[in-house]
Amino acid sequence: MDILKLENQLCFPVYALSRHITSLYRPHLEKIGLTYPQYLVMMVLWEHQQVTVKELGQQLWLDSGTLTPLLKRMAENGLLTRKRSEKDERVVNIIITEKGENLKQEASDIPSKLIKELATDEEQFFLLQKQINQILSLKSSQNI
Amino acid sequence: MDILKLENQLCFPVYALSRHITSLYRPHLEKIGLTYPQYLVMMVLWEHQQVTVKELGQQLWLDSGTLTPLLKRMAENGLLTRKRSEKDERVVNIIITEKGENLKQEASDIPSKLIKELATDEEQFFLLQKQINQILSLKSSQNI
DNA sequence: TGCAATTAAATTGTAAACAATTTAATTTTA
DNA sequence: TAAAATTAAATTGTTTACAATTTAATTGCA
Repeated sequence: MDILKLENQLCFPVYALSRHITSLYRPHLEKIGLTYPQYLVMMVLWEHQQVTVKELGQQLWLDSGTLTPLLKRMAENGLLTRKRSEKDERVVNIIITEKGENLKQEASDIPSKLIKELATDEEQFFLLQKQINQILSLKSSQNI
Repeated sequence: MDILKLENQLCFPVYALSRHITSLYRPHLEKIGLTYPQYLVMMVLWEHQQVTVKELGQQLWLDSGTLTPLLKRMAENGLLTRKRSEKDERVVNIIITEKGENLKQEASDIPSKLIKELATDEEQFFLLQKQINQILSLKSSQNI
């Protein structure tokens, strides 16, 4: 078995599936004016209302180089405000706006649609999700 | 259960794992002057020596908007040549160079390193790979 | 206290991704 | 066969990613 052969690789399928999932999200998210990474930011904000850029980066595994311009675009679109902390001027707080809050209702039907589109067998997906989470937790425990 | 909550999502873990895998490849690929998408192109070329841009796109699920500039960079680095087909002037053939061929030896130890770095339990990964491939094949059969 | 080390964001520069459009060649079909 | 439709790449423009560096603020400790 030639381990270099594409189909034997373990990593290409993950990469391909990730892009495929993003492409399934795109038409739904387009309707509410979001990209997939922006949608991830909104999910954090729908849960917490206010987070720092650093906290956001930890949740999404993204650094300020990615987040700063992304959050600026979202602020321009009125979904959040960026405000430097008064306690610690290094920190920037990201606060959800009314408009951002209201978007949650519009997004509420997306996850179920996605699961349906990705496959007919939901069972398979929850198994896949569980496995990937195991791998990711294994990874994050290495970082401690 | 709030289906919108990040950790309940099925898609974020795939997205996060994909970027994590790419970051594991990066230091190894850097040594031989490749990015991850470029490495995927090389894997196709190591198997076939010559392919069209279209065939490459079908294998990697990428369009000419991504591939054209990527292949130009690889041609500049001397890994391949781009040559318009004489039979059909619309088609561009991508041909591996001597330098590109030689890179295969240097890349040969990467896959085994990756598997080791990603987890200690290889079994888990082959299971994951199998599942993702099932999902992807399901998807491609919908396209026919 | 005051300077070195650390930390949080921002900036800079490069390389994907991908939608939408354009260009040019080839096929189809009326 | 000539116009219409299709096809393959390339182009244009926007948005991620991310390494490396910079800036500014805070902490730690000599």
